[in-house]
Amino acid sequence: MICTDKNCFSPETVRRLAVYLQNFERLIKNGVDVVSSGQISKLLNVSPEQFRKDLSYFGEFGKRGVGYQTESLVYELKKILGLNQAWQVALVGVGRLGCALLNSQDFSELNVRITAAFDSDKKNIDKTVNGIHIHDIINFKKIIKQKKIRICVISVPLDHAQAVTDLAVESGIEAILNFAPVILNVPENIHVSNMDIYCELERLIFFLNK
Amino acid sequence: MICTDKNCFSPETVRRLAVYLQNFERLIKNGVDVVSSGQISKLLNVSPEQFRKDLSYFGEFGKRGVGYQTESLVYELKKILGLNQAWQVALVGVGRLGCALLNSQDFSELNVRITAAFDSDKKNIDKTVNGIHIHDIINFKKIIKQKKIRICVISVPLDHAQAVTDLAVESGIEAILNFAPVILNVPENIHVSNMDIYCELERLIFFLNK
DNA sequence: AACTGTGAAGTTTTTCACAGCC
DNA sequence: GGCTGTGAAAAACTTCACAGTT
Repeated sequence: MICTDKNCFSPETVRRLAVYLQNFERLIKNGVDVVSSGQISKLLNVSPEQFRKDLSYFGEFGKRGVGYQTESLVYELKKILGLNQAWQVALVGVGRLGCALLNSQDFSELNVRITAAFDSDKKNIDKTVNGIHIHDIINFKKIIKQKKIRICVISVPLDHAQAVTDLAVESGIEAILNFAPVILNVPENIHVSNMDIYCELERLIFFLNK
Repeated sequence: MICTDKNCFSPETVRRLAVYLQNFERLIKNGVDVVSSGQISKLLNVSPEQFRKDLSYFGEFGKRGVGYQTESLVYELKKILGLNQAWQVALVGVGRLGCALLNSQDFSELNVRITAAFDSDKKNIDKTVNGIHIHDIINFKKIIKQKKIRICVISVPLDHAQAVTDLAVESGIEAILNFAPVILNVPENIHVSNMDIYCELERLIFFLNK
């Protein structure tokens, strides 16, 4: 549970807010000006009450009898999520997955961007992927401090994930997006999000089995 | 909430079971024979009661006064998750991410494996990645039926994700792991799991902002 | 003594239902 | 009439606390 001065809300609310933002941005691109919570509900598989309540923790953004204006809701969602400023992200491990992540970046979208990559393999160091320079991991702390980066993506092999995490924490990183299939050991003030493909597949298989 | 004939449990329980399995397999590799819920708790950031209760929905796997035998728990977890049989997975979209996923497969682990890949780009079709043949997407339905594949990974660009999903559903696919940043529209008997890197990063940023 | 398994209690999250506004 | 915002009720999920086993 997350509490501000005014309200308490579920961590799931935050996850959904990011989905709302993404989809409202697309609605704008598709020329949609106004949507109701009922329409959103069908689009995103979230109940209309859930959508309204998620937003209500942060203010009153809709118009009764009308719905939500897409443009202004995107503005508000960005403000809520902290995306009205630019965020730099570091990435460690420029293997196939790391490379795919570096290349997935769309430079028209400026809010969140991987701006520094690191590897330990001489073959990769000082190369450039999608305009991003790959540094020697030895210089991690120095560059993180210099660029004041607070978020790090870890896409190294399993065996190195904890060592990289320790280095990241020591360097002042506060949030980690981890692709290695392991639960990282971190101090409790550090936020970790795990993306584990095989766990997700296994979860799906469980549901197929009944 | 998921109910069997005996019990009802949270969908989160299933997600955690996959994490337990992964970590118990590593414990075995490290030569650990027996662990208590308290030790697991420290390792995985799950309360000991949570761990015990998650397992209790499926049987009694521990020994009072002792703990859990790693070997036998792995066996039980595989049985619970349905991993005591082989599962074939299809993948659509052999771009950088798709390629990384195909290459990430460890052939010593046999339970879940991507055995068919699909693309629409002539450049990729009939090539082989990590021993997996890339088929023309035109033959998707035929091959899925032939191989009796029930699970599909979608790693195509945003604009094609819904069309691929429709094709998958029409072909009899029952579970989808989706990497495209969009909520897919599917019939309600189809299971979808979304892995959205930018949503996760935005979630982390929210927490950094307070 | 140490640790599991589990009803019951407590907490969190979602849904309901309706007042309030366009 | 249609849709939002929100307390109150319901449902879901986690933790407690302790009986039971080795």
